[in-house]
Amino acid sequence: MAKELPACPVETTLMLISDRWKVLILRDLMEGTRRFGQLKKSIGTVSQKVLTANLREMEADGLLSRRVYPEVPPRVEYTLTETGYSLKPVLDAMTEWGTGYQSKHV
Amino acid sequence: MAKELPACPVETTLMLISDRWKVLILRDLMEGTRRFGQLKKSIGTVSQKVLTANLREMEADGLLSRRVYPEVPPRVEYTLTETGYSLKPVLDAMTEWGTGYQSKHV
DNA sequence: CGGTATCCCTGGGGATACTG
DNA sequence: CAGTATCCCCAGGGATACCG
Repeated sequence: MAKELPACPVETTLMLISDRWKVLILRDLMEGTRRFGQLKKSIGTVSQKVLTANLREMEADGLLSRRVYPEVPPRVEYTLTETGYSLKPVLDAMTEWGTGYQSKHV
Repeated sequence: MAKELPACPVETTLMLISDRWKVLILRDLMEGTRRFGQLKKSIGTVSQKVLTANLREMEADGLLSRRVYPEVPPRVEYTLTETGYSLKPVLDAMTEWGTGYQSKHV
């Protein structure tokens, strides 16, 4: 890691996944390996530049791995590392809470 | 709610707690009622304006309640609603994951 | 003490064009 | 297809001053 980790674990988690698209990337990759184009399409409104930037940071933080296939046209796949996948409880909790909130706020 | 909720529950949760300081506000209020000044001090670097803005949004979203005591000097206390407190599993998951990540990244 | 009211500024993010 | 490379923008956030 480049930056110092905060003492508070919540802040640590926050600093690693609080960028605009990271949680949605995690949501998608929890399902399994995805190609760049798949992620871009699934996330919706993100630009290529920013999606790439977020992915690179997550790779640097050890949350996912990037695999380039030497083909033409190129194929790049992203897969969660164990560390990344271990965020599943966080995502699950968000899913459950979000579902409940939706049901109360038609 | 003013805005439309996204179909994806994760996005719903995200849109409600992804502002810069909201998760830290939740972290503090999980411990119990807090005064404005206590929150400001505990969170650290946030400015008054932004802290107020975040708190007002969370109030509008039904995550916390604001109680003003008609005293001089004024006292304002913030308390989680049931809905807000029901985010505890999310915070707990973040705490646990952050702790683990810290231990691996000295 | 817990706010508004202003002004200012940064950088995360978007749009477009180009490339291996 | 999956990127860089540029340029641009604005909204979230900071600093300061003042108020009830």
